[in-house]
Amino acid sequence: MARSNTLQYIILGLLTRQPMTGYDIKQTFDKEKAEFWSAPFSQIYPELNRLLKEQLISLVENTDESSRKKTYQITAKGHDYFHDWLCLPLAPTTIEINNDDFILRLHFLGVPHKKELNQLLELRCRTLNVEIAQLELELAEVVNHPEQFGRELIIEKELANKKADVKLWKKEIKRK
Amino acid sequence: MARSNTLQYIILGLLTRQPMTGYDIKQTFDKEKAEFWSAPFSQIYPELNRLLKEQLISLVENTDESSRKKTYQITAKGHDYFHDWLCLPLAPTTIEINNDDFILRLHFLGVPHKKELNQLLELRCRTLNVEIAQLELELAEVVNHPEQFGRELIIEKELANKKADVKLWKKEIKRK
DNA sequence: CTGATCATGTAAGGGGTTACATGATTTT
DNA sequence: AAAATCATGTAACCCCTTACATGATCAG
Repeated sequence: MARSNTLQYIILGLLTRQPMTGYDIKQTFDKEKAEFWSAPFSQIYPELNRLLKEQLISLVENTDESSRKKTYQITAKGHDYFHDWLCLPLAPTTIEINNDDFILRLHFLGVPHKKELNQLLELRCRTLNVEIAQLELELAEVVNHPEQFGRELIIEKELANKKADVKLWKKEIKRK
Repeated sequence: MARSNTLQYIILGLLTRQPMTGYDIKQTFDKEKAEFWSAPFSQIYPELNRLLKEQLISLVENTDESSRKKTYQITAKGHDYFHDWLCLPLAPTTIEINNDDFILRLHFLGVPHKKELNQLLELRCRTLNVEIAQLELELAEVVNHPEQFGRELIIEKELANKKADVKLWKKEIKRK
């Protein structure tokens, strides 16, 4: 995964949908995990406290006084911060986007963002095509080098995956 | 990448082929990178010194006294250690192997290990089929939940990739 | 009343990244 | 002579994982 505290964006992204507790967030991770990410409590709770201090989220005043539950909601500042990050790859200067950054954003670009979604998919296709061309060259170099047979299989796998991705995203772009 | 010092295995794997310096190792990473991994000098050099202390590698006596170059070779102990790790997933108790562990081993299982290679590919196919079945279930759950549209696309991508992998590995297994 | 689940954290340690530091050798 | 490349490291920092710690609530 990318190296710039992705957890904060995931948390903010979840909180754009509804207020949640740290426990809720962890459960969402466990339920929808596998394909993307996960995080233990020991990462989630400190991150929530940090986001609170940064005023990107705030505590929901609890009607139930007795409960120790801490329900968080995203602030206006948090909304802006999240949206800026989400649409960052769509800036005119961006020429490539890696798989992790792509997947992370894809997760939050749903139906209401069809235009941005298509832009993101097109950007990803451009990156993939560059990578495919590069891998074809590497494959040509490696063929008939039996000592690099394992690497050859990996390159073939990467090629198959990236080609499948391009096909899928092109299909999705065409869909109205 | 997996969490148990993969760098050591990559270094040992490279040294099974020929003695190398830390600088050579870094160059190999940069040249053959992209598909797999990379590591900066600040990780490579300390790791080489650790492996040396563990006697998994040793310094090649340099004929050229003036050079500060340190060329390393793998020891018998290092060979055993590497081979044990390489074939670990093929132990009868193993029921699954994740993509990172798989790719890492695939890289070092070349032509001389056709039998182990096929075992590894079959193991990976079993894991992939389990994951595919799981993703089909998740996809069925998510379809018609427009608020999870991004996640639906991710699941479709994962499915396409895993299916392409199974197809590729099955083809490779059949090859004599 | 006992165990499962809810609920929130701290501490220690590993591994990876970026920046910093130094000097020799080779190429232009 | 300057620039690029060869060559080996240390230090600080961040992220992530595992283990530990605590207590409330709910179901059987």
